[in-house]
Formats: sequence, structure tokens, C-alpha cells
Amino acid sequence: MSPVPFSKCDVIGMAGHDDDPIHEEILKQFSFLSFVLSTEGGQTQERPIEINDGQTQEHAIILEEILDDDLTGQTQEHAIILEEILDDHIPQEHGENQTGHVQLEHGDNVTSHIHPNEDNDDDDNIGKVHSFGDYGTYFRHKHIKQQKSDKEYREWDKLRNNGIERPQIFNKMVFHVNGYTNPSINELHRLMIIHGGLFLSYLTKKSAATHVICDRLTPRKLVEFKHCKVVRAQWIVDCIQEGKLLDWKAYRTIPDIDYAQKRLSFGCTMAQSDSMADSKSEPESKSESKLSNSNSNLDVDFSKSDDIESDPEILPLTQSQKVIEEQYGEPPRILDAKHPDFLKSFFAKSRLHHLSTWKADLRLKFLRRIVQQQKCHLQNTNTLFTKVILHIDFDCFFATASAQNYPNIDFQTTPIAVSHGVNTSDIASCNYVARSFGIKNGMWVGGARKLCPNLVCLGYDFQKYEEYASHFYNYLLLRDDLDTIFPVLIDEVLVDCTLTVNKNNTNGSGVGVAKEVDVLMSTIRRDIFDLTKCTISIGASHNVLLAKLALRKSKPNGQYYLSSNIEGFLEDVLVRSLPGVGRSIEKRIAQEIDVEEPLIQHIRTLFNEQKLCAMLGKATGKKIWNYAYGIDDTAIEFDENNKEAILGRKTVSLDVNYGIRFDKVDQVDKFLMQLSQELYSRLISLRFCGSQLTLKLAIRLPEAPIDPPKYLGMGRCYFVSKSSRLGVATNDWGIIGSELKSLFRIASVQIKDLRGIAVTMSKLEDAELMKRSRQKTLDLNDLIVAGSKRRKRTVTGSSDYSVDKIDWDVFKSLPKSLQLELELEQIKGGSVGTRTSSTKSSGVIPSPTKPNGVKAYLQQLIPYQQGVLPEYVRVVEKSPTKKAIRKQLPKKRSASNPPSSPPNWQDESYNTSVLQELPSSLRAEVVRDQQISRKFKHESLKQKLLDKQNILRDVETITQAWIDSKATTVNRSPLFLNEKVTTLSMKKKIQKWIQETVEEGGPHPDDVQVFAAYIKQLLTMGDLTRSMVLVQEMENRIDYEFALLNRDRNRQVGVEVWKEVKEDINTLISQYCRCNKIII
DNA sequence: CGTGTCTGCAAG
DNA sequence: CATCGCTTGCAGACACG
Ligand SMILES: Nc1ccn([C@H]2C[C@H](O)[C@@H](COP(=O)(O)OP(=O)(O)OP(=O)(O)O)O2)c(=O)n1
Ligand SMILES: [Mg+2]
Ligand SMILES: [Mg+2]
Repeated sequence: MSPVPFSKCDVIGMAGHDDDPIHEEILKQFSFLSFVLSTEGGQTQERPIEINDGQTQEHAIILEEILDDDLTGQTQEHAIILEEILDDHIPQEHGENQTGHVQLEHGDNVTSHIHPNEDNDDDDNIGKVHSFGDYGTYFRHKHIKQQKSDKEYREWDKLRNNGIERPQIFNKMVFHVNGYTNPSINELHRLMIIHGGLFLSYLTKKSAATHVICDRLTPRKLVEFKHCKVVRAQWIVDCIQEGKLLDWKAYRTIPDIDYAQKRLSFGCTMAQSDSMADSKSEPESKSESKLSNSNSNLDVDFSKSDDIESDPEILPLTQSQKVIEEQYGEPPRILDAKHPDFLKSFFAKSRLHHLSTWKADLRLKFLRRIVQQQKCHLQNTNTLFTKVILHIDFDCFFATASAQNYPNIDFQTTPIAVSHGVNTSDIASCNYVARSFGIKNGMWVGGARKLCPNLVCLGYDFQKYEEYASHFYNYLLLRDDLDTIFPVLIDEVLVDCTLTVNKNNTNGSGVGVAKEVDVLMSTIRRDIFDLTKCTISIGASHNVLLAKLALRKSKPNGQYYLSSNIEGFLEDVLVRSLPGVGRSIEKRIAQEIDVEEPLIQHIRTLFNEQKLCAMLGKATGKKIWNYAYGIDDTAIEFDENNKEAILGRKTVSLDVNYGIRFDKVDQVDKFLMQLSQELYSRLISLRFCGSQLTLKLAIRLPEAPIDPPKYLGMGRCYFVSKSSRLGVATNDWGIIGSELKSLFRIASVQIKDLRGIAVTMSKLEDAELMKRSRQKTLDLNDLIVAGSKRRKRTVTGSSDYSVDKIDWDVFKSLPKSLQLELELEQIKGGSVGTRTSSTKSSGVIPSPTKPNGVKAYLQQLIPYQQGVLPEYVRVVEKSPTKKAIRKQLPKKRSASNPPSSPPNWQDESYNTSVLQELPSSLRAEVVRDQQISRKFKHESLKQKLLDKQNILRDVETITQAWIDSKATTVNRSPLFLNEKVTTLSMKKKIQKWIQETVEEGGPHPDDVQVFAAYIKQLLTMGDLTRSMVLVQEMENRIDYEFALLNRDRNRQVGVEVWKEVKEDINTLISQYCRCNKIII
């Protein structure tokens, strides 16, 4: 603890709180306050407070409340208020009119005597500032006041120190304190200013600071403060101790650990691992490998394990996959995200993707089940019952399951891990033999091999995992004695079995419950083992937290019912094993108390709830404090009143932080489009639309190497995220895609430093409800664009509604890209009025590359199949909103713009306003012209040649993929509305569908979705031919309906809508073709 | 203070 | 060759008015 120079201060008015550490703390930090506030202190240099505003009373009351407050944990908050009040009340000028004073007296409580001057009430400027109604002003003033009060405080401190000024070691230095520090920010503040430093609160420009005091540096902060000297708080303390300025470099804040640091000093242990491996398992490598350790490391990899076991039958599946892949001769290998098939191939092999997908599927399945059965109503409410929660989990699931592919490996004695690679590859799961070496799930193989050189790495077998999980879950469902089943993950469930185990406990004595629990657990374990030959463990207790901790104790292949001596049990539990405590929080706690691996008893004895909350935040602190005493009220029941619970989720997202290596923006754009489609298909299958889109980018940290240790990994990164309100819920991938591109440009990052991309759709709505909102957006017809004065939308006052030509309320609800579009349109039209802060309010930074206007993306040249006229398939960003707007837009720009779009802009972007109006054959010509002229402009002859070669190569590979995809889908066909359908019956359905809905103004959006999903499924199965036949059928029928229009104009809308639908389906197909490089 | 956006953490 | 570092929800920090 740093010295408190005010210890001799009079502490008054606090008699009732002498023993309260919190009040002491307040007093310590603000002990000078008691002087200032005291009129009875007896010290000559003290003056009564002079109050010249009308709000003394308010402050006095706040003060009283704070000092009288029995609630703790609000020290910080109170400190701020105190500080503020102090700022306000420190005498500005000696001899001002005294209009009242605050008097703090000895006694049980603080009392205040207020004598406000009623006549002076009109002078309430300052009072207004502080009336909590205008926080903007409040905070602006606060900064200035703070500096002022700092000065006052320094002067006062000098007086306290017998007139001797403290060494001004921090002279001319400006500090900013960030995050939780030790000592606290208030203490630091005090220390800095009395030693001549300037203190900047977080409200001011951080860049003005010469030093940033920060004990914990996250990657993002590292970037933010990269031009500052970032030091630990200890520096301040030590400087003062020494009475001079110490070298700040010795106190540099070290960045938090991340992926790269897991690796530590891999590579230095070459000799050691070499010799170990040699002696053990690879005699033939002994002779050759003096230098290379890679060989010896490889020897235990699954790809060579057949050598070790000399059993050809245990060839892992992944091997055969490779063989198949290689049969193609020279297909361009899928390395990074530039390859069009990357996404698919990545997800197919990503364990975390599988885990997440399985989890979501299971949740959905069980949600449905609960809703269907209304089982939650049956929940027991008998308080006499002993509540019992089971936590069931497979032992080292992946490792156990994968090892079954290798019958010759002795699972009980061989250290086994599941991974893709051999060095920087993650270990998904390792068995308990491996764990005895200290190996853990999530470690890199390289690191693990240092602990255990003989570690055997096996490949993944996702199919098998899925299979076992389905055995597992079906079994649980089959049992009818489990009240609630809550899937945590594929290999892990929480079960409420209160009713079952209490069946002999009708009198509430609790007798026999333990036995019932034990029997139930043994039965489940035995049955699951019989089903899967995998061992599972079960923990049981009366709440979720304790069940989890019991599970940990029971592992491996065990069971544990934690029902008595819970306090004692908890004592020696690692803090880290509490749910919600991970690496970061454990480290923070460990640092604070200087214990390597803190236990719960440390929390109990060395912390209190306030301290935890100060360190970890209010919610987290409280949660952990409760956990330390075994208190947990997490419910595993389904709350049907919760709207989100019924929707099942709040967001749908898609992350790729592997293989992201781009050079040019159009590569990024292409990938973003793929992400859009993936997101789209997830939204469709969940029947969701969303109205907020977030793009999160992982960017290489400046000091991180270009190539991270892990091949194509993300390395050390910081994250940037940008989000956009779409205004209308959608799932359209055209909209999503163009919005993403727009967001990407706003983020303005170095493309080569991009290491990860994530896309999140939030503000979800049921697609069912979307239909209605869609109708609403059509009201945008009210939107009129003509010469108009812009105003920032502040109040939605109806009075000036008619004055504006644009309904800004509607405008604001549009996606940013659309807003910008409209603005551009206005600029073009030369009708821009006063451009107030509209740019700012739309949040879009205009930049040369930004104009993401009404564009369509020319995706791929697709000549139709059987000699039909070639046609360019457009992918239009369709959206009712956009269309509605576009109708209102003058078309001038469109005519002149397209051929001369900015060179920076992606090649594929076109303005379609005009193209849309043209017959497709003519349109094709225009497009081709544009392409040619662009090529001519921007590309050298050499480039052209290269392009040609590329096309040729594409054709070649495509043909093979094409043939192959046809071959693999001979006798499979997806269900449509759960029915088996033939192409012919499907054609008939389409005809009927179109015929019937044209009169109703087009198909129901949901039906379209179902149909689109069907087509997509066809495509996924490689049945391109059939999809195209079906679309052709649609087109024919629509043309037919179109021809009939003369007879019945009412059907025009329906036909138009149908044309759009057809276009969308076409888009789907062309996308598929493009992704697979298929040219038909 | 109430709200929104961005960042960080945890889980498996 | 390597390697496949996902997805969701919650909470905190900070900005804005
Ligand atoms: N960092 C991690 C952690 C887990 N998993 C996968 C592999 C595991 O087999 C599965 C289940 O995770 P568990 O935490 O249950 O770990 P295990 O089942 O492997 O071991 P145990 O449950 O015995 O502790 O999730 C993973 O891929 N990566
Ligand atoms: Mg497990
Ligand atoms: Mg598990």
C-alpha cells in the first residue's frame, strides 16, 4: 500500500462508520474533503465552503446519502460524485458572497445545514449544468473543473505538508489511466497531481497524454496506444518512493498473452525431443536424423502409424480422402480463402465449426421438443424434493471415438491426441494417458510433444462423433424419467432428474435420494458404454455449478454425487474450473493475490465482493463471489415467456479466422459474397431475417510477423468491428453482400493485414413476420427526392413533415449504403441543399472507393445449355426498399456513369438502372462492351493473355468437376416439402404454383424460400441439370403468363414478382456455377 | 442516466 | 508440407445526447 499522506487529517462526521472499510476508503481518498467541508476543524487555513448556487441542498443530500450508505461496492461511483461536488464547491474566489454552507459534524450521521439564499435562485447556471438532465454539458465542464480542482488540491496539499512542495517529478507529464490498476485510479490521480503531473480523465483526448498507465493491455489497446508510453501503475509508485523519475521502459506493460504465445519457445528443444523420440520408437531414423527433428516428430503421426503398428488396416479415413483428391491430377489446391471452394473445405475440416453446428442443431431440436410437449408445465414444484441435476459428459470424446478406428493402439496406455497436423496444429482432445503428461485440449501438438514426445496423433472422424452423439441423445430421450434435458454440446448434457430420484422421498426426508442418484448414474453410464464403447462420467448435485464441479471430480469414467460438505469440497477447487472463469480472469486474480493457481478458499479469504467487482466488473464479480459459496441459480428450464428463448437465438454468425490472405479488394469482395450466401442459407434454414449486420475483421498487429507460426493462421491480431442497421429485416444475400462490402470499406484496413473475417446478423425476426414488414417498406413510395433541404433528424415532429421532400425518418431507417446512395443521387442532381451533418448522421465516411451505389454484380458469364442464346446472368441487389427508391430516382446518372466508374472500384460493379430496362439480349451486348472497354483500358496485352490462360484452365477443371458432380448424384434426390418428387412432378408443381399465385400478386415469400432451398439442395448434391430444367420451366410458364397479360392487367404485379423470383433462383444457380468454376 | 456500438471473455 | 483458430451470449468500456 502506498503511503497516505493525509493520515493525520481529521476525520469528522463518520463516527458511525469507523469500522467500515469502505467508508474508510472514501475518506482516505477524499480525506481532504473533510477539511474543505469542515467549518469546525480548527485549522486556520481552512475556510468554510462558499456556496453560491441554488443546488447546495442537492449536493448535501447526495453527500449524506453516500456517507450514510450501508450498501457497499459503490465506492468508485461515489468517489466520482464526491469529486464532482468538490469541483463545484471549491471556492473560486475568496470573499464571495456566502449564500450557505455545509457543515459536517461529529455524530452518528452526517448532518447538513443549508441556508440557501432564496433571492439568488435565478442565478442557476451552474445548477443547470449539474441537474443530471444535460449530461453533455455536464461532462464537458467536468474536465475543466477537474483540472481546476487538481490545482486546488495541490495547493492545499502543499499547505498540509508544512508549506513544502513535494518533489515535482512528474512535471510536464500528462497521464491517462486506463482500466483496472493497482493502486486504484483515484490513488494514482492523487499521487500524480501532487508530484506535478497532469491527469487526463478518460473523457478527454487520450492522444494528449504523454504516458498511459495501464496494467492490462489487450491487443486493441495495444494498437490504440501504440504511440504512447504505456507503463504499469507500479512505475508511479516506485518513482515517488525513489523521489525521482525512473526509466519508464523498465515498467512497460506487457501485452496479454494470445495464440502466438502458447508456443513459447518451441524449436529450442530440438535436441531433447530428438533423443527422446529416437530412443523410443523410431530406430530407422536414428541413423539419419542428427539435424532434423521433424522426422522423429512425424513418426507418431497417424499417417505413419501403420508403420508403427505394422497393420495396414488402420489407415485413417483422411488418408483415403487425400487419395481421391489426388486422382484429379492437378486441381488447384485449396490453400487459402482466395480459392472459391475454400469455405466449404475449411468448414468440412474445422472441428470448432462442427462443434458449433452440432450445438445449434441440438439446441433447436430440444427447443422444439420442449415446445411440442409442453413439458415445462409438468415441472415439479414440490419443495420437499431434493433437486438433482446431472452433468453428463463423454471422457475425452474425440480421442476415444477416433481411437476406435485404430484397434491396435492400446488406448489405456498410449498417449493419444486428435489433431490435423504435427506441430502448430491444435489438439482437439487427448486421452487421460496424455493428460498425465500435462497435455490439455486446445494445446498445440508441438507444445504437447515437448511434454510427451511419444504422443500419438490421430485424425478426426466427424461422422463417428455425430453417430455416437445421436446414440447418446436418443438414449436419453428414450428414457422417460428425465425431467429436463439440456444439451450443452454434442458430448455433454445437463439433466434435471429431480422427480425420478425423489420417487421414494415423498416425506421430504431426503432418505434414499443419494442411492437413487447413484443407481441412475451407473445405469446411464453402463448403457452408454454398451452403445458406443465410450466411457462417460457424470457429476450430480443440486445446482448446475456444483454438478459441473462434481463432474470434474468424477472424471475419467466415474461418477460423483456432491450432496454434503459442499463448503469443504469447494475450498480446494481451482478458481479456473468455475464456469465463467477462463485464462484471463484467472490471471487477473492470480496477479492480485500472487498465487499461481488460485483456489476458491483464496477468493473467500483474500477477497470480498467489492474487490472482486472492482476488478472484474459488477456482474462477474458478484457471480464469482456467489460461486465461491456454491450459490448458483442458473436454470436449465425453458422459459416460454421469453421471446428470445422461443426464437432460439439472438444472432446468426459466421467466422473465418483461418486461411484469410488477400491482396486485392476484389478478392475480399468475392469472399464476402460467399460469406453472404452462407449466411443467407443459414438464415433460410432457420427461417430468420435480421436487420443488423456486423462485420468483424481480424487485423495483424503491427509487430506480429506476416506469417504467423501456424500455417495460414491468424497470428496475433486486433479486431475491428463495424455494424450497420439495415432498417428492414432481410435475409437476402445480395443485400447482405453489398452491405458487407460497404462495411469493409468503412473499416478501411490494409488488405494484406487481414487475417480474419466474421459476419453477424442480429436483431432477428421470424421470417413469417417479415412479410408484414415488407409491406410496410413499400410505403417508401412516399419518399420523394427532389430539391430538398437537409436536416438532421432530431425530433420526429409531425409539424414539419410536409415541409421536407424526403421523409427523414424513413431515410434513417435505411441501410447506410442506401442512405449514401440517395445522397449521391442528390448531389448528382445538383439539388443538394445545406449539407449539415447529414454525412455524420448516416455514419458513412465518403471516400473515393466508397460509392457503393445502385450496383449489380456481374457474377459470371453463363451461356445457357443446349444451344440456347448465351446470356449474362446478373446478380442484382434486390430488395423492395431499393426498388421502391430507385423508382423515384432520376435516371440521369445511370446513363452517363457506368463506363467510367472509378478505376479503384471493383471491376464487376455496374449500374443497372439502365440495364434493367433493356431486353436481355441487348443488355448482354452492353455488358460485353463494357467488359471489353474496361479490359482495354486497364489491362496490358500480357494481362489479357494471362486471363485467357486462366479461362482455359478453368474450363478444363470445371469440366471434370462437372462430370464428377453429375456422376455422384445418380440416385439421390432431395425431398421437397418432405415429399419425394420427380423432375416431372416438380415441373407440374411449378406450373400450378405460378398459375395460381399470379392472380394473388405473386408467390408467398415463404414458398419461395422453400423452393429456393430445394434448388439449393439440388445444387449441393451437384444436380445442376435438374435445377436448370426447373428454372427453365419457371421461365416458360412466366412467359406464358406474360403473354396473357393483355387480357388481364390485374395480373401484371404477379408476373413482375414472379420474374424477380425467377431471377433470384437463377442467381442461386449462377452463384453455384461460379463457386465451382462451372461454365456450361 | 439511457441507449447504442465496439471490444473482450468464456465455453466446448 | 503445413493446417483447417467456430459460434453464441453476456458484460464492460466508452460515446453520444
Ligand atoms: N479446445 C477444445 C476443447 C474441446 N474440443 C472438442 C474435443 C472434445 O473431445 C470435445 C468435448 O470437449 P470436452 O471439454 O468435454 O473434452 P473431452 O471430452 O475431450 O475431455 P473430458 O470431457 O474428459 O475432459 O470438444 C475441441 O475441439 N477443442
Ligand atoms: Mg467430454
Ligand atoms: Mg464436453
